[in-house]
Amino acid sequence: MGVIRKTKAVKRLLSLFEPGVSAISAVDLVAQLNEEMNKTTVYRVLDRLENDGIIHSFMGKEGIKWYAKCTSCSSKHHNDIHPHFQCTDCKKVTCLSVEISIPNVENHIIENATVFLTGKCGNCA
Amino acid sequence: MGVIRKTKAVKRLLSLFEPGVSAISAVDLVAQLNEEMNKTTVYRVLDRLENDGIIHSFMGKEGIKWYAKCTSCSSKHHNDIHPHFQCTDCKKVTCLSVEISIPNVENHIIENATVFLTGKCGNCA
DNA sequence: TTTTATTTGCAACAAAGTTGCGTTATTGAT
DNA sequence: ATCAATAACGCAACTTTGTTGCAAATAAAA
Repeated sequence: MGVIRKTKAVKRLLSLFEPGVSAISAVDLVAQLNEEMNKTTVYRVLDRLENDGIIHSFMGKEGIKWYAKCTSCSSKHHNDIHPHFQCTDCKKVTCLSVEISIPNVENHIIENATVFLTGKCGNCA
Repeated sequence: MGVIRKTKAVKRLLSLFEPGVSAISAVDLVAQLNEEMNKTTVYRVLDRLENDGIIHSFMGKEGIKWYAKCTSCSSKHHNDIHPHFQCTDCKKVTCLSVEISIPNVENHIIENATVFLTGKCGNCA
């Protein structure tokens, strides 16, 4: 952790995660940075940032990958088990800072949980 | 609901969901039925079965679609909000018959929840 | 049986993401 | 500061998952 090189591409990518709490899809990032860098670079930088615990990823409903900034993850542990929410109107995706209780299931060792919620956000409701 | 035509393809697809409680990925189904029917047909039959509430689908970690048999869904309502579980060893995916409590989030109307758990199943633990 | 509506196969396409490889930066040791 | 070693980047080609258009085959309705 902390071993990642802060290249121009890395800084640029990180700058896009600053303004809000919204998650951004990989597709979106590639499109947004289309004129600045190659899509391969975008995907590789995202990989590195995730491995280093700076951002985390999850799958959206339509099978595309979303990224958001981590609040308390290291390269060893992504302990950011919070739900993600997508508004069915404006399509915006956010991390919810809510505790979720992982059920105890007999005969299973649960190591990770992904919770994806959909509905209407404050703006669209 | 119940308006679906039980064609040969439909019957064949459904037969694959019979034996157990496991979910099957679309990719798997296409591969398994490769010699019997076209992949387009597989995808279209799955769509119809899902619209008719006979099976339900969800996205796996790697962005591929999984299907499983519904227990109590109609074409109007997929009220099968149960978690899905994937074993990180044997890769098998199952529906868990466990109630999950969807958290109440301020300023959000939550309409749907997808919970995907990973870990070790009974056989692999 | 004839007509009409659905389903299927095929080929081509599309979107998301990955890989190989040669080139360009960066780092770190001298 | 220089130079070798390492890591990052760009490009093109590829892979995987899934979709679309259209003509042929099936099944249902009249």
